[in-house]
Amino acid sequence: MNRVRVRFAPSPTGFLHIGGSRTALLNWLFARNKGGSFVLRIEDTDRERSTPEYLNAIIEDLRWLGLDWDEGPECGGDFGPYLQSERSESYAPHVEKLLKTGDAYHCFCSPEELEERRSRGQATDGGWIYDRKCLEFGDDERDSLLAEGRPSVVRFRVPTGKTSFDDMVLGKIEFDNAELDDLVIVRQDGTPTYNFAVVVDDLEMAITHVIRGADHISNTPRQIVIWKALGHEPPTFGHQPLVLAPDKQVMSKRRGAIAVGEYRRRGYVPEAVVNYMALLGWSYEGDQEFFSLDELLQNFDMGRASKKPASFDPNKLDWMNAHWLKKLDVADRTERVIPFLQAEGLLAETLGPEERSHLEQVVELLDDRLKVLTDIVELAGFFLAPDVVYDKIAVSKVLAKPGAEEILVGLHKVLSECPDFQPETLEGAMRKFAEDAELSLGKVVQPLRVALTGRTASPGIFETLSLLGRKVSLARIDAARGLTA
RNA sequence: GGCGCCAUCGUCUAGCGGCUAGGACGCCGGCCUCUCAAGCCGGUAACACGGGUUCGAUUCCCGUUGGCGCUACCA
Repeated sequence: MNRVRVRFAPSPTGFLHIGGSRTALLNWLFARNKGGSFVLRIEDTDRERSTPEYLNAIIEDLRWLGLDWDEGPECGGDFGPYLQSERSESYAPHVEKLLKTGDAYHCFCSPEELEERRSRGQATDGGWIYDRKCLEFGDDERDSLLAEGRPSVVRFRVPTGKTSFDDMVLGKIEFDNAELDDLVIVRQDGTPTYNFAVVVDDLEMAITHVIRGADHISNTPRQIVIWKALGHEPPTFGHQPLVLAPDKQVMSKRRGAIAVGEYRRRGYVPEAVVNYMALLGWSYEGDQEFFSLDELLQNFDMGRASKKPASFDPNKLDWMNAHWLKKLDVADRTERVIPFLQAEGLLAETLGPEERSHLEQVVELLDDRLKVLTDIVELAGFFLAPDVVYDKIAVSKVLAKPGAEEILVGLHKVLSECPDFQPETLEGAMRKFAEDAELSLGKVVQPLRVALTGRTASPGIFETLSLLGRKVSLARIDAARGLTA
């Protein structure tokens, strides 16, 4: 049995979105699980649309997800180059071979002629495949046309019969070759087309398993016939159902597809994104839903992959992200939250040990209230900014109510007189205050909460008070008195 | 139009001839409680349709419908 070699072959004509990264993940899992190699090949033959920016973004996103590859454009390998645009010389010998065996032929039909025959064909009986007009030419005729410089393409001559393959996820799939066009494998400008380049690249890179999106199912028989004409057994194919956007539309660059990098910027952690993608179209025996990359590696089994296109559910991703955030220890969570606070100017570019430890206390107090890392800005702003931003509704619902003023005045006194500012001490003092005033604790707490945080929701009030400290707390109570009725 | 793939709660799914059709997200209600989260408990909600096969179909076969993909000198 040959050593497993798989590849992820994106074209740098856009950002990596959930669908593409899921394909990458599946390939990675398969390779790692089998102890094989994972190759990153960049299909950048579409010079018009490919850009180095997209290439860099794709590499960055894959790394962020935690996927690594053994061979690729930036790290090299024994089967390079890994940029398809640099492999141009490897296609010609194969074309020659096919031309010699008669499995390919020159076609002089112009795009305009073809277009005309195609539309006429479609008008009469729906479909149209190339009519093999140029197959009629004798050798001499063809050579003279070539000699006089008539523009031509090379077409692959699809054999008769049926082509079938055993798909790793879909099972047996069969096509009648009569449905297949004599596809162009070399363009007028001499460059290879996708279906041909893929075969040659996969062949030369010794790829054993092709795991890709279901949008390639119809390409598979075309590629298989080329593999065979080239004298090789095709690799094993596995087609993953497409990922649909929440509205059931296919994820695409213009319709709802969010780049992986965008998830990073929105405060999702890679653990959650990976876990969610794995669950999209795959399930584990039993009810386990949480998987680290390593656990996926141990348990992933292509046989349990769903055949049905899955639609992406942002709610579940949020839930999953919150879960992974909860699992992180405080130091780690703090670390990840820092860039988001810095971006908002709530934190200096460099942190001293004291600032860091203060931030850790804030993060610890916030506990599991973060759904995405960016929530930190809203939730911790009042701890980090000098001034409180008062929420209008909170003020009108709580501070502007009768009695609020008296409570704040009373609390100011109680807090001034507390022997220390530990949560337990504060709780005792405030409970006593409430009791004496014949008020429920809640009635007392809410005005204080709004005074301190500007909002009606926050972590526990005693811990918040304690972390804010006496000086700040009292100052904020004073400031809030200006907002009471 | 042709060819191909697919079809269980709104969504992700378990199921591989006999189940009160299970779980998860969301949603609703409750508990907890100083608020908000979290947590716990409970509820809501599905086998697309029609034929077969079978003692018995969500499950197997065929058809219909629907969704999606491909149908380029794009990848």
